[in-house]
Amino acid sequence: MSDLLQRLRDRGWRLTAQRRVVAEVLDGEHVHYTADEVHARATEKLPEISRATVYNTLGELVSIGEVIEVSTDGRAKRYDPNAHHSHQHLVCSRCGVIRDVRPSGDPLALLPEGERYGFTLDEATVTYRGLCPSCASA
Amino acid sequence: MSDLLQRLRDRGWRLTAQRRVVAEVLDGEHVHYTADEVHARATEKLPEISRATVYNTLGELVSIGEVIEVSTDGRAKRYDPNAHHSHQHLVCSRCGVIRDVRPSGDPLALLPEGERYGFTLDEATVTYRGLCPSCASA
DNA sequence: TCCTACATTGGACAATGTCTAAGTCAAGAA
DNA sequence: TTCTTGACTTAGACATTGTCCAATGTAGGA
Repeated sequence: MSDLLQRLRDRGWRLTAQRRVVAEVLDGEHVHYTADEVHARATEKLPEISRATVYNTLGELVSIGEVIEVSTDGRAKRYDPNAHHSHQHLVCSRCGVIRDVRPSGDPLALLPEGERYGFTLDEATVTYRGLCPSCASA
Repeated sequence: MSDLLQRLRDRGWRLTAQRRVVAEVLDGEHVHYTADEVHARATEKLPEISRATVYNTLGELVSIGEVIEVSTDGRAKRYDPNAHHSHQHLVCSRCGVIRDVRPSGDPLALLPEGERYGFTLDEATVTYRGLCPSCASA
């Protein structure tokens, strides 16, 4: 995580207490919080942090490529700090838990030339859905 | 489209003017309107139709599998009447135009057993992103 | 230590979606 | 055809998520 803070410093970011806290909340594996969840967790460490700052900071982290925005359900966007390893998402249809997964091969390759409508392709995002072990056995 | 109306009748739906109009708006290829776009178009044919009815009808069409809900941008959900042919979506990153596309092969097959975390997989939805011909040349 | 440009704050506002109570009507019954 | 009734529609309040702004605060260089 100090890696992230160092990268932010290198970009000329001012390291405020608020930004540190948001960065700390987003540390870990398989982390996919909504903005309000980030705000709730940040508030535990820094009670006076505002919603606007959380949104601002998340937006900035996304725009510099340190965090990925994920929307798996058409509800609130989620923020995924695992931005430096290409991956896709596996979502439980019942409880909503999200796992980062790595497909074998490039999903882009599955789209035939005749199905590209003249587009210049950049990326393919895949959402796998199913039941997680807990939900499947319940 | 009378096919759809017939299927709805077979399910015991009351065929109101409002439901007919929503069904008509959703007729066609590569149609992906937001709820408010459906409402705007429906209003042209039936000025007194309410927003709540459009939301209700869209929700019902989705729940019986006649329409698919698509969220490609984390903003408003879009409604896709092409529910009887499995397909994925190709989206222009600049103008947002959406095309229905059919990948070769099953995207599910790309997820190795070791990356499934014990989930029972149901489906994979793929969003391809790039620039459409108009945006690429502008 | 002092400046100042950048960051934060609270609250208003916007976009999208959900819910409810009251009125309306499609379609089967007579 | 007319009646009846339960399903449908409506307007608007409310909820959730996200954006914007003017006033205030502060990190970090001079």
